[in-house]
Amino acid sequence: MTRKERFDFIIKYFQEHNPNAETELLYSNPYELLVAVILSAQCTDKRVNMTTPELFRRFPDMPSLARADKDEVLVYIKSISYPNNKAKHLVGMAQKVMSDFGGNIPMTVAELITLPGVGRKTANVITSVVDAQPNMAVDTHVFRVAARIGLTVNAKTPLATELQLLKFIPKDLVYIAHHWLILHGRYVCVARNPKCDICGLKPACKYYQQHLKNTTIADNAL
DNA sequence: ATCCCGAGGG
DNA sequence: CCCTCTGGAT
Repeated sequence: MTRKERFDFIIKYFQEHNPNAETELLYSNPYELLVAVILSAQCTDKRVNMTTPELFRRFPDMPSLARADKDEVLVYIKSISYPNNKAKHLVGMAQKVMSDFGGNIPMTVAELITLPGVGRKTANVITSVVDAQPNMAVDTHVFRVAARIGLTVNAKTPLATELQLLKFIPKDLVYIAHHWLILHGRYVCVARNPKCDICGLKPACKYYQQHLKNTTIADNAL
């Protein structure tokens, strides 16, 4: 099966089984989304969602976050990965949005990545979700799942994965395909012991074809 | 011990 | 390219 055939199968499967895939991060406006995505680096969305409601109550918009003391921000995000870095990044990000962009979140990848704490992955998420730009954010799930299924070949970096995926995902499906791969990686194609037994992508999966097709359930359980 | 919607710095 | 940051869940 070629990559194109794999993706056609996968699109059809997800369109039937998860036609409304979207982020699980809690947010109600672009400001909150940007903060939540910055916080989500190397941390589960579930954990981020435990802290953001109170954080957003205390710092409800970009100006209030720009004025914040990073040590106070730290108190709210203490249970998240890399809290010191992220507290510094959040305040620095807000200050730069205020000073360099008039308080408006810039909506190009090139501008977004100039903000503290915002790299290519976060910039792709924001431009895709907020502005419907056909940008593919590659996180740990997208990277792993794409490689495992066979949507990418020899992609050693997130950027390589991004470019390979964009070659055959139709522009109008980039947004939802990103979320399909994330959610599949989170709940089925997990990093350790992927749940191939409940996975509907088996017919199109390179990993399954190569590693599990000819082994028994009992073998897999060992 | 490994993983979670990475980013910054050397 | 490498390293560091750094808490909670499995």
